[in-house]
Amino acid sequence: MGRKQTKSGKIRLTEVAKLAGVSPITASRFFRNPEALSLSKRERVDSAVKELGYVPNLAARALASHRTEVIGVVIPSLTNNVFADVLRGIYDSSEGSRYTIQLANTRYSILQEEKLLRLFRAQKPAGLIVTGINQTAESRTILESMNCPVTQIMEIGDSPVDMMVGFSHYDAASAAISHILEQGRRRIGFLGARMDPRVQRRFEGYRDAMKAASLFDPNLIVTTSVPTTITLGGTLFADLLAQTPDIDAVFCVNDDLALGVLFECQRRQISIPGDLAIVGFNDLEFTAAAVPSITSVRTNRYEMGRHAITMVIDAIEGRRPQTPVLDLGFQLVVRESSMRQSTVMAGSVGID
Amino acid sequence: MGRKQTKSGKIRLTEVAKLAGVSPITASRFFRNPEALSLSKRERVDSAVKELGYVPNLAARALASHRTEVIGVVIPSLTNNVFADVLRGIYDSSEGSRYTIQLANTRYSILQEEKLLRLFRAQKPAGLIVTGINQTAESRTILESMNCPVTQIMEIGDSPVDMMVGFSHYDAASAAISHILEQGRRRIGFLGARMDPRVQRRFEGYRDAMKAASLFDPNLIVTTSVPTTITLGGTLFADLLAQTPDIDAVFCVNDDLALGVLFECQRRQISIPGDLAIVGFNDLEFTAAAVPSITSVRTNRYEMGRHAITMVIDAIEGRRPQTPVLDLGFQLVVRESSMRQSTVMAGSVGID
DNA sequence: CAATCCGATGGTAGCGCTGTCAATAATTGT
DNA sequence: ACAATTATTGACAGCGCTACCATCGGATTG
Repeated sequence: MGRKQTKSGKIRLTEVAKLAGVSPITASRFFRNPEALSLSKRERVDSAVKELGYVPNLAARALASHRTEVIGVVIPSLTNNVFADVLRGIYDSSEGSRYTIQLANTRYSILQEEKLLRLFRAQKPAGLIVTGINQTAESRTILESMNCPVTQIMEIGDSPVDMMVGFSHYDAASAAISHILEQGRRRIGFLGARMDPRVQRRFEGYRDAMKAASLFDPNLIVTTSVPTTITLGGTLFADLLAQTPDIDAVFCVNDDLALGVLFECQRRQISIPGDLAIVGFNDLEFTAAAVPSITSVRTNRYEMGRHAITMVIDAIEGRRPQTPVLDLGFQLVVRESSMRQSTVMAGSVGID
Repeated sequence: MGRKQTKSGKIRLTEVAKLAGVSPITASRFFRNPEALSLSKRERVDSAVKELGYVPNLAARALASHRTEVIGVVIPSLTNNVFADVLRGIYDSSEGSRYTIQLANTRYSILQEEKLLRLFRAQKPAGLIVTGINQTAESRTILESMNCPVTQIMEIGDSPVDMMVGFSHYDAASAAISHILEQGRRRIGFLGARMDPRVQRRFEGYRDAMKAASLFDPNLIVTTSVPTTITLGGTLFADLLAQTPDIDAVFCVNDDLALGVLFECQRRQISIPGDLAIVGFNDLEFTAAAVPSITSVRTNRYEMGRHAITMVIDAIEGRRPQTPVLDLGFQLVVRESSMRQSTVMAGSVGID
């Protein structure tokens, strides 16, 4: 296969058709709609393609057909592990399909997002995956006018542009807080960084859960718009401790912050969970490995990517999902860092 | 800008040319080679483009010109932080250029890589970035026949396909071992997972450094082909400890393993660096935040991405680099986890 | 001042494929 | 058995752009 290609480098559909003894258009149909061909022609074209090592010219195809086989994916970050997992799901499930993923990074800027969507519109993608539900009005207009399937990922909400796959950050945070409250903690701090829309909603979940328990106190909250790092977790925790020394738990909007808090506690000889419960968010790998292991909220990121791309491809090909909004939920994974004080055996915490 | 576009959606170069009062080909030149136009025409076309909100049809351009503005990037993993950083560099530096990044994931399989390169060849990319120097013979042939700039990243070696940006994993590992030896350690274990070619070269650096010191001992080595996780670091370390209880240091081929070792030591009450020195690789963020902080080898991943894409774009546009191989080096970042026993003040290690 | 050159511009002819619709062959119903 | 229908197939035109070469002033030269 592919032998003759290197020889001349000029295998067009016409050549394939000639070898197969059919018209070019029939050969073309072999790729786009093979069922429309009779079995004999299909086989003839198939072997001609293989024999010549024919590779379609995508540019010509796009020009003639007025569509591309590109699916755009707009995410806010390339380095955030959360999106890496989603992307892996997207790429894994797009392989084997005819579609190509075109990645674009907004760096958490909705203006940048708008710009990228404008670029995508120019390319007439076959489908689009965008992160979140907080687009600018203009972005939304672009998305709606794009005339291709669009899936919003990472969260769910009313009024999807088209389809959605995600979960409720609000509920997830609420669940985490409920759990902490159940463990008998009362002064639950909130640590937040890079307060993007999804983190905002986690905050709201925290806030309402605390208010419902009549335990809300602004002094329990420390946030920053700075991007998350592990080190920052330690810093923010130090601030929180200075501001409100009597905290007995911390809810971190992500696991990196939580790990930073854990390390800071080790430095300060604060026993976890004896003195303080820690709960993170996302359930990254290290939460299970840490000593003590860290309670976190598992979000189904890989599956989110898989579903998102599958929904888009299905929609492109006319198979629209029954329900446009898919809630993948979350799971609270309870680990040592948030166990009830009495539950923890002496010796299971810290280096001890 | 872009007003009329939404109205009819049919702004072609011809329309722009008409409005500007020039021929279509002149308008075309405005994009590809603006210097060739007289100032007056250039301005006329420019304002016509803006007025009409003209957006070039990339498919038509590619079909007519026999080239694309796609730069392919082939990496082995999407979730590995190392590549996330490289990618960020690539994307950051490609923005603002006319080129589009096309990402492909080999999942550490050189056969998959070969397949992907074949796909890329069909697309006639403007340039290509591939990971490492261990391509199959067929892949190499494809790369060489591709007739576009190619940059190999992550490591350097003799006989680049075209250009290279990276560093010597062998030297980096050697430097790490030298450092550990200088700290007075003698029984230095080696922990390796996902033994990809670059990890292999780190192993060789370790092996030769140990042999040079007459300290090489196969019992010091534990490796697996399983992908790296933090948890795995703990497991491998447990194996190593069972196999060779008298180790006084561990060199881990990456930081995740190192963190896993650290956690495992916390569990087993092994004091770091008192009982054991730990050295990781890559200098991920958590190495500095951990307690104790973990010595690691910093690799300039973001810069690698930036340089790689810049070199490719420059080469596409005829500005070939003076030297095709760029060594970005590495820096050993010494932290608490590998300090000489006597150097460490009591109390600076572990939770204590 | 003719011969030459050069920079700026335009005309022509596709790039390789597919949409549309017509034409033909195979199948069915009554 | 013959019209009506349905599966297959093909002819034609053109998607929007650029490569290639021709053209045409005007500047340069001897």
